Amino acid sequence: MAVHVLAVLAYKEGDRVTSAFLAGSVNTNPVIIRRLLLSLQRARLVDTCKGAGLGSRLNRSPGRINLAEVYRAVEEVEPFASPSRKPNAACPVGHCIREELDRVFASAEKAMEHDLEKTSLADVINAVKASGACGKKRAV
Amino acid sequence: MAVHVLAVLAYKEGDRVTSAFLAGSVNTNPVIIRRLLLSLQRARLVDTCKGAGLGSRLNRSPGRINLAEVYRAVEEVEPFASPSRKPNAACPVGHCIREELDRVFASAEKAMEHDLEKTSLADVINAVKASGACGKKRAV
DNA sequence: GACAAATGTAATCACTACGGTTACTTACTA
DNA sequence: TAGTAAGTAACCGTAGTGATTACATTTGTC
Repeated sequence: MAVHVLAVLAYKEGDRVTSAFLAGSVNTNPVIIRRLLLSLQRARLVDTCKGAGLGSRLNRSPGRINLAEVYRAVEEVEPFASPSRKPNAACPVGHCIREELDRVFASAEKAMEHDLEKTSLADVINAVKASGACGKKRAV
Repeated sequence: MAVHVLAVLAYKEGDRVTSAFLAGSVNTNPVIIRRLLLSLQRARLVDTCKGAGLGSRLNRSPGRINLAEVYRAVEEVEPFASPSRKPNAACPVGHCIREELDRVFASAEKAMEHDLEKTSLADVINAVKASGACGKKRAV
């Protein structure tokens, strides 16, 4: 959803866009979009202003925003879930497996982010435009 | 949790272990373990038998089981969530961004799995044993 | 064959996360 | 000053998941 919002902002090339408009494209509620924009603001990816005729726009060119940044801006929970209860400390395996798995999972997440870094917002926009142009579905 | 269970089985080196014992190490309920074991059975990672004195054991040596296999055996939902509602098809961005993101996310997940492949269950066991031996906490 | 042990499985509950919705406040432009 | 748009709080519904209980089923041992 975050990528979708940023893609629309990129598509509008610097024009300010309201949360209501973005909500229309994502097909959700403006409040959802505003909550999402707060995270993107914290990451300095977008610039948002209150007031009549205003709204949000990208803070950088789409070519200088990659999807790993978007992921880090939005995703605050770890992709690998650990059980809520602590393992049995009396078990030789249980009492120290957590820290080892944390290491392995951090590495895996980093590998994933490194792959996401290869794709910029501009790449996404280009793919979208190409897909629209090659006639899979005729854009309005 | 799946890795924890498999690590205990590896630690027991071929002996059959009951779901009750595994639940004790993970600090959860035997039923949770049994449901997890069903997934691991489907992936041919463990071999489980009903009956007095039986239980589960690894189907392969720990060195021949990597964490990517465990991940695929257990995780059936995509790590990247897509919004429940379809995007607005009338929007030039919305009507085709999904398929492009599916491509990017599939690549990122693959990169993550590729990193997980580098770690085997034997690696986890060795780290656990080393951590226990170096005296951070004295095992029982 | 009877009994005990262990898994398979269904039903239910609680907790959490997240999107959705409404309503109200705050800030900015015209 | 009026209108527009974001900020934000409160609440609801849904989905996922671990936890728990209960029961059927299978298997090994005496």
